[in-house]
Amino acid sequence: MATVSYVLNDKGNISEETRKRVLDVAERLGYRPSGAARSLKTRKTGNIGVYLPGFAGPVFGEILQALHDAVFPLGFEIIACSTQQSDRLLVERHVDGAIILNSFITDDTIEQIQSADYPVVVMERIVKMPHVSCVVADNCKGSYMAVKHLLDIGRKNIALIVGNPESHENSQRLEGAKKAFQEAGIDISTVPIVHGAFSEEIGVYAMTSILQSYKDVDGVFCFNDEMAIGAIKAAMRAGKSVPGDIAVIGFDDIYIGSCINPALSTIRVDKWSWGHLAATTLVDMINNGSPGRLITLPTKLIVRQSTADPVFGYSNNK
Amino acid sequence: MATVSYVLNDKGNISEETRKRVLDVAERLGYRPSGAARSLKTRKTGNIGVYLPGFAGPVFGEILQALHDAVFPLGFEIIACSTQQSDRLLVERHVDGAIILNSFITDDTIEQIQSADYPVVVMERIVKMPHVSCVVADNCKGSYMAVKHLLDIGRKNIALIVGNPESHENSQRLEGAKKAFQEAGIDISTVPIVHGAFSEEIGVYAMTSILQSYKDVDGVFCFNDEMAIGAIKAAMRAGKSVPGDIAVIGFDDIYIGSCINPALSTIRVDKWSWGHLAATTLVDMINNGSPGRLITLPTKLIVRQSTADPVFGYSNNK
DNA sequence: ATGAAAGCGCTAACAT
DNA sequence: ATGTTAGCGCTTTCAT
Repeated sequence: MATVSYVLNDKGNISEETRKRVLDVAERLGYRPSGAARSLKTRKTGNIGVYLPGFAGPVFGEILQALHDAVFPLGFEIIACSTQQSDRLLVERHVDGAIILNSFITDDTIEQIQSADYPVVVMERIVKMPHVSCVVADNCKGSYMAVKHLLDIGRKNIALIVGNPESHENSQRLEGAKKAFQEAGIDISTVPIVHGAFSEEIGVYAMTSILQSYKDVDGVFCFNDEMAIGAIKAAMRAGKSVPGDIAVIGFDDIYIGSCINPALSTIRVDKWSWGHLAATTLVDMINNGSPGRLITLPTKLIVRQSTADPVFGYSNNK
Repeated sequence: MATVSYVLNDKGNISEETRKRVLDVAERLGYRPSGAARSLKTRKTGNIGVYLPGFAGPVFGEILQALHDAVFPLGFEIIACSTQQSDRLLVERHVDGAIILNSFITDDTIEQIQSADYPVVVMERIVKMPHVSCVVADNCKGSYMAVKHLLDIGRKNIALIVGNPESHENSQRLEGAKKAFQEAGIDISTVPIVHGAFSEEIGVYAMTSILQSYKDVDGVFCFNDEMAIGAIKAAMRAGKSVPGDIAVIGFDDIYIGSCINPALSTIRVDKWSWGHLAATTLVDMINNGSPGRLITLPTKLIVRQSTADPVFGYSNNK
């Protein structure tokens, strides 16, 4: 028994002869070690769980890939789970640590599960608990830059299309936008704010309603790229030129935004860095018992055609 | 001990009083059941593993979502893993069954692991083993339709940009294309075939080389959409109009293909159906011990602007 | 260099 | 209705 275990794990002193014999028999019997039994005994799995609200969408794949690439050389594997209607997987702890990117998981649940040997990294909000680290984009600053950019290119009547109100990202982005308006001496109560949700469809609806209710709007900041893409489609269908009549800027920098026409200006959150930071932070907590900390990821303004200054920059082929 | 187990699993006869007491104490102690111990004992996990070559890319997210949605109402959860450099997760069997969408996993490995209580569904090739089902798109027929479509709109000099040669999908698509040329009385040896790999970048290179070496090519069939998008970009950068000078068609029907300009014609593989078929097949094997079977998923021609007949259809805004 | 034995946290058959 | 117990497949300490 023990000998077999040693052989299979390259441990202890085993004569070459028995080594061979064990390996042979294992092969012949088609032996496969049981992960469950091993991790029950060792209290380690070598796995890191990532808990998402779903798998679809333009962002998660990229982040998962970044997490995987960061974690694999460190001896861990990524296990991705969709956790909306059940958090069984998160609670049952088939992994050594958790990465959460999912507003469906409550602060309460996180508080319950986080512990010295089940450290957690949260990527989409800020929670303060001893064994939880937060690795979040600087949504406030990013949002500030987006509004400032619209003002800089001379837009006077800017509208906001905001996302799901209960999300932390949304409120941070709102705060940043407000700050930019304030600094420019614009009364926030005069800014049209259309409440939406983070999807392309909603972007279409929101822009349509803006075109109807606020005829003089010449710039729109959408709180994510998917809404922005919907907004551009709606504007063009309504016969407006982008950015000629209306400049549009998004947030996140999803790949598809660079492919559409006009290409979408946006606030970039670098998914590679985001994933790497989250991953290395978690592995550090797992391996060294490091306490939770807060890390903010910088954002960057990416100017493309959808906000190109009509005088100096590209113009839309309307 | 047993009583606690009964309470937590809603089993056996437990007095309301002890039920409460147990739940209370569990709460107070922050008790979380160990998935490892439970599945070691029950030999069930309630989880299904999906093994991908990576998380990035426009296709996997959609398929994972379809798998999840199909499987969740049946009492299972999806666990997604990237399995290129290690198949530890697949072998250690933290799940009740496996879904494989990954050419990095060899037939040998599949043969080793598949068994009555570790059934497998393969989605990207065909293997014949007792406990393995295959749910594959009809790549051959789809490919046939793509070439036939280019011929139908009057293209005389068609080139092929093919993908990774070792993949089963690629060889099936090649076969279908050859059949279409044959039927049209075109000698296959006269058809330019550019060998590539399934990525946008490669599509750019491949189209560039076609434009240099085969000046009279007026139609290109790319073996997936990502290459097709790259090909369109390359053609337009070279001053060609699509579809005016060169019609381009892809394969898979990824979302972004419908957003670009010109919108990409393609062969649709419905990810929802694909995922649902794979998922329900696997659950049937898990629950009922059903033997492996072969299921083929139909494909469908989607005509958009990139192959629109210049006479009757849309024309590109060149 | 190898074998014996305990125990990880749970479930389920059995006894009470 | 509740408690006792064996054992799932492994690792690791200890004895040989």
